Amino acid sequence: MCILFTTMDYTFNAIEAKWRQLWQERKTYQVTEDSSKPKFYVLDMFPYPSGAGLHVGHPLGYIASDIFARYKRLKGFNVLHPMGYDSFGLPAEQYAIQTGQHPAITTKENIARYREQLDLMGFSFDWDREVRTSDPSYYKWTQWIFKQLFNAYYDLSTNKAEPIAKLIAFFEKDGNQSVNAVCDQEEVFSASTWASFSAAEKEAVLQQYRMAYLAESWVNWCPALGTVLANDEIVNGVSERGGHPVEQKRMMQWSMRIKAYAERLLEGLDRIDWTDALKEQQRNWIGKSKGASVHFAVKDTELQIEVFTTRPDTIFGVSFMVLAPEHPFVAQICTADQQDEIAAYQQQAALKTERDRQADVKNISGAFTGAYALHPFTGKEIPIWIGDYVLASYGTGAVMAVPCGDQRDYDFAKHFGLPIPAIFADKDISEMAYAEKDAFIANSDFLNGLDYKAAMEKAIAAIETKGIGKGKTNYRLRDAVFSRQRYWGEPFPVYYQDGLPQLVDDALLPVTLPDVDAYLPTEDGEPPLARAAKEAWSCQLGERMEYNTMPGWAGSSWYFLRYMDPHNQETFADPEKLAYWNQVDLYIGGSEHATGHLLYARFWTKALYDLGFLPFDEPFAKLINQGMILGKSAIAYIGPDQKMYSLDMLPADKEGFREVRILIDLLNDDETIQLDALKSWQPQYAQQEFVCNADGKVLVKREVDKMSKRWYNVVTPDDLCEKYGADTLRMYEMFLGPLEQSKPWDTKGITGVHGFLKKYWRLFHLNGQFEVSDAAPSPVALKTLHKTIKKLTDDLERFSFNTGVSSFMICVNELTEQKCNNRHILEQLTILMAPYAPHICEEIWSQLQPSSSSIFTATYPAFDASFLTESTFDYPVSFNGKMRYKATLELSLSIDEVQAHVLDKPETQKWLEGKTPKKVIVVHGKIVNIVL
RNA sequence: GCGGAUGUGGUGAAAUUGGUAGACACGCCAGACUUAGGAUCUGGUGCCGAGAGGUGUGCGGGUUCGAGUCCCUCCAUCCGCACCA
Repeated sequence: MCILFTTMDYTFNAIEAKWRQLWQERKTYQVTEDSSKPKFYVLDMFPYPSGAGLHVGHPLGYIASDIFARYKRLKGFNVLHPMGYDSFGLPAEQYAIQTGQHPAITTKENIARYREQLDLMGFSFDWDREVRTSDPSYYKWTQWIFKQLFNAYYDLSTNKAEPIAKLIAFFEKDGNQSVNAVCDQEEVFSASTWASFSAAEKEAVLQQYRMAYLAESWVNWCPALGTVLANDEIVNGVSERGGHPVEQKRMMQWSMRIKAYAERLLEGLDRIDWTDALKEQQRNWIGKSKGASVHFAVKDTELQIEVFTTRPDTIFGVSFMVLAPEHPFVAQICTADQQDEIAAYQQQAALKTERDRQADVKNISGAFTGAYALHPFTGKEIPIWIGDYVLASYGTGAVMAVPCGDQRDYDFAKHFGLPIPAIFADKDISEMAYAEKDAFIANSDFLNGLDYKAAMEKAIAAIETKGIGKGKTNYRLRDAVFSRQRYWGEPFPVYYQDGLPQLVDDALLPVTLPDVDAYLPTEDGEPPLARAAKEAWSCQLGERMEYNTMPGWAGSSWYFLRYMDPHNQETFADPEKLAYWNQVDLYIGGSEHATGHLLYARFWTKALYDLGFLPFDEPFAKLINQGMILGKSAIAYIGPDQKMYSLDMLPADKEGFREVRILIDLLNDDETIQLDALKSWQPQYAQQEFVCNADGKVLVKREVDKMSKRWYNVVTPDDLCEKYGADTLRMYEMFLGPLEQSKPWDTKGITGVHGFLKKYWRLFHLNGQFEVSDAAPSPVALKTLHKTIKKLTDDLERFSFNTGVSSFMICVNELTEQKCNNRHILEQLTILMAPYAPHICEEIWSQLQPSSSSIFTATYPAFDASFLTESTFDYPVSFNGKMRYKATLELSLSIDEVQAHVLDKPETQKWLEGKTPKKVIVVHGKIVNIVL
């Protein structure tokens, strides 16, 4: 067969390959600082290069940001639009554990695959600025930032991070009495005491102040992975990766004092353009609550139990106390006869993860310590219990229980038969607690008759006067544990001398990741790096190097800064370049990072700002969350007889049937299974028997899931680029719906967008070859063009990419109808469309303007409203709000004239049915409504 | 339980400040050109109804000349957090 190519054909494969190469050769997207242009920084959340490659969901945000970056470039901005890889992480390490292959090799291969796929899509990244978090030239500066944080403390009088040297100077002069800083403990010492401290004692004190510090903390320890997991890495009580059990363990860990920034992280949200939903998520995560800390004396001891309460106004309603099972006082206060019960309960609680403990609301459990606290105002004895609904890591790990005002306390009291004193006037607490704040206080001595606000104030004042506590603001946010017992992460720039942590000198950075013989922890539970031979380290100082590595979020907390100056050997980024590129103007990425990456990056930015390394304290001025693209899984049914049933052959009672997911590539267009393909897909189906429907087919059910290899519902961009071209795929992904919305992927509709591009192509090839007219454009074509310019620009400015695509379709439909091949019109349209479909537009442009090197050097079309002016308007005429007919009237008519004309129309007479209108509403240029 | 989001044709969706509901596509139906093309073009397509017309944006109320849009109650789905004191 002979295939004839003419210039008529839209040969997208050839066109796209050609321009990919030319862009690369010409470095079309390379960008440098240029003070003559306004800058614009468009950032994507860089991907973790997993072995599975990209599916169609991944590029969604990248396409949107690429369109916006190209648009801004055409608008005359100097646009920074970089890409890189978040290349440290557990999957590569898990793979290494299984296969022995070095994670660096796996990572390199995965990156190559990602790059291939990204290149296919025609993104305008400046690849000369690529960063990889696992590259020593990058993590050198991650280590350097860690050093700055280690050498900093948070000063509450200046309300910022300050060099630790300043703190030491204070200590040497006055001790810590006049220091107002965020710290763990408040042991007061004088200058002379400080001077008398040993090096170890001094360091122990400083650790309580450092922004990056070493401290014992409760962690989720996963024995199988040999590592500590963050709360959000645990799902249903087992590790997210691997599904291993997790237990609570106290360990020496590096932490980041993010709590010091709680207030500023809240305040900063008011200055950035993020969605309210996302800001709300961060606010909830930070969890600011005002209340009081109160000390309860333990009877017959010197001990004072400190609690934090948001409801000091309910202090007379306290009828018992609950400590976390891990609370340090438990062992001391527990009476002899309760010891066995308490010990048993503690053991039981230790097996549960924090999440388990919080998730299980139904089962109320606890144990009595046998000890009593004394009520600070009434002196009454209050039994002290332990219960796993109280968490050691939140607040003080102890609560004063007010069962009448808190449902959890109420349930606990009911379950164990503890008293429930009523302290709210006229509120029924026989069935449940009364947690509203609109009741008047009763049975509460000096608080009687007061409302919530007055009682709060008076209670706090009384607590402070009595010296048993003070008003306090508490945050749910916890300091972030910063070490991992893993191999594939940044080594710390830390060694130990006399058991004390010391920083590695800048000249020796980076401390590179040493090779090890295996990627598992050592037999005695040391992290994998403990396996490294001394010579394997790039430097070897003190008694030993730090064996922990940094968590995944270390590298991603500052990568947007490195893009500004990725090759700098002297500093993490040149101050002038930081000042030029400044904040990220537009950041697009998934909302799953709301309380992780996006919070940590803000934290590091603020710390670096405080220490004078950055000219801004919020990294991302505007942020958009793209929705997730979901997959449509194919579900088949296996009966008790082990046969696979067609969906329409299932009995009403599906007893004994099980669902299996089938690779969606094995489906025909009519949602039936290609039976032979299924048999050769997986061995368990090789002999599969079927119960077919009347057409002899096996129909499947489609269900929407997350797009993932494990559901066999992945669609990759590669095949679609091959079949329809990248421009089609880019436009189709945008056409799918609003960027922020989650939506299921359905490849079927892609032909509509592909057909549109062909139709656009035909505008230039009406007579079998490229041909445009240089005549003056017609008014009707100008109207179509300027309508499109207006709509497109408005749509882009509000990130409505889907309606943008349909505007192009409308425009091309109209121009086709007008048989328009006017050069001016088509040139302007091509520039408009170039951000969405860069390859085809670049190709057309090269024919329109052969001397131009790229369409992206062109100027964005200017909108001229004069082409859209109309002299008449089709007024929709409504009766009682129902549109009945349209009246074409001159726009020059006044409201009264419009009313007169409309009332005069025979259609109006028909709908009036002889009645007189009660009222006529005329909105000029909009609508006429006649009220009967 | 708390917080957030969403609910519009067979499907994805549009309607930016309260002003013609369903743009633009997919799919489907008819037809043209043709006779193997998964091509292109034309027309139709919310639902009920022969039609006139009625009806219609999760349910039920309300405000308004006018409500997908604003307010209240409820329902459903999804996401996040989760005994946060």
